[in-house]
Amino acid sequence: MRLTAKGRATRQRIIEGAAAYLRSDDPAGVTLDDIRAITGTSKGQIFHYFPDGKEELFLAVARFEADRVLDDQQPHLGALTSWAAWERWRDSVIARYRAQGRNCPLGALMSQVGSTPGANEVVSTLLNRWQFHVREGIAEMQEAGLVRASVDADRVAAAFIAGIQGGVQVLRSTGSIAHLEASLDTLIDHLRG
Amino acid sequence: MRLTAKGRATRQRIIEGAAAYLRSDDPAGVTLDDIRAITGTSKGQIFHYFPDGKEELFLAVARFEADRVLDDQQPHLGALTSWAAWERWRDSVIARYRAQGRNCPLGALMSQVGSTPGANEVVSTLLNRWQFHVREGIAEMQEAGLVRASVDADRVAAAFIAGIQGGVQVLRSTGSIAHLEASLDTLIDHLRG
DNA sequence: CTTTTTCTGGACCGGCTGGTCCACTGTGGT
DNA sequence: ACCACAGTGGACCAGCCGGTCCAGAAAAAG
Repeated sequence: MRLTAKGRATRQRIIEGAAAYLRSDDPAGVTLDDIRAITGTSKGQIFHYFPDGKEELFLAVARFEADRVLDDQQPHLGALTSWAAWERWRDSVIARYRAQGRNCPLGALMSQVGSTPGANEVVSTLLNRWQFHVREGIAEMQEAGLVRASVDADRVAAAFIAGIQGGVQVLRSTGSIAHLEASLDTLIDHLRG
Repeated sequence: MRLTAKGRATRQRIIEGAAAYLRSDDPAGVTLDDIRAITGTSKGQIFHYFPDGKEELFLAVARFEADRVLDDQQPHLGALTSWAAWERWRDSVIARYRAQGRNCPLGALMSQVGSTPGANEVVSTLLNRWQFHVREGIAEMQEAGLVRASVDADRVAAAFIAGIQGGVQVLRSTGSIAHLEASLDTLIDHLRG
């Protein structure tokens, strides 16, 4: 599919409009017609830019949102080289999800598109990159002698990822951010030894 | 609504049949007609026993499954009074979710019924009871002098809940149970100090 | 045995939603 | 000027799915 500048702009408008919609409103039943209305486009355009329809569009939105998740944690996530940096990262994660509240765009997408290979791939990629940064941070702290060498960096990084995911899920269900905080704080405590 | 013995049996058959279906098959798009077919009932019966339709039925199934989640961890979860007991509990959780694999009945229900008050209440109740047992376990370990008193039992219990939830979610997305294991092991390590 | 209530089966409906189709318009290249 | 193709709009369709309704069987009540 060849795209002109105008075409690329429209395609992007659809993705970002859909993402904005998911971030603001109840995402339980997102329909193509909702997105069409919000982005000021037509059915023809949606299927022109996303020939495979709903799934292709939603996966594009999911990838867009997945990038945002990591971007929102930068520059902290990329430089976990001191306890202060870890605290700043912690705060940025809490702040991000507190602002997001109960609406989780990625979660909404995933429950819509189900567990297709494409969806799993988006989530896996995000979690892998996320965990990679945390693991790097732990390893650097160990090299600097700030974290004991007996800590299994990969395992604890996995625990961070799981704790964050679970904390966000609890936030979505109960509206309380306490679990996310507890998870991050406990694991950082664990690193401090 | 008055129920005879036969009626109660049918109602239960619907709930348990639906639960079994969610446990085995891809639960992305569960429809009332699926449940009707599997349980060998008719539309009339479903709406007879669950007048509010889909949501009422699905919440009943969710409550049923939520009870199972805790039951499957007993008797270990109720008596976390030694390190051996904690390990047994850990193993039972891992075993349960390894057996369950990618199909998470409760998760499927929740993504179907959305974030209605009823659904949130079911999840909140489950998580609260779960966390209560873990907190009690930590407190007992502290009283026995096996865990240092400086540990905030409630906070670490919350971290356990978040870690488990996140681990299960990663399992659903990637099929790997590593995150669940990492989370439990890291937090138990943390308790060991 | 009659009456009343519960239980069961399934035909039917209305609306929603993803997806198709086609006509029309813009636009860039030659 | 022309042409080919990208972009746009929206009417239309088919299937699905939650939900309604009613008629008849079974069983409790009297």
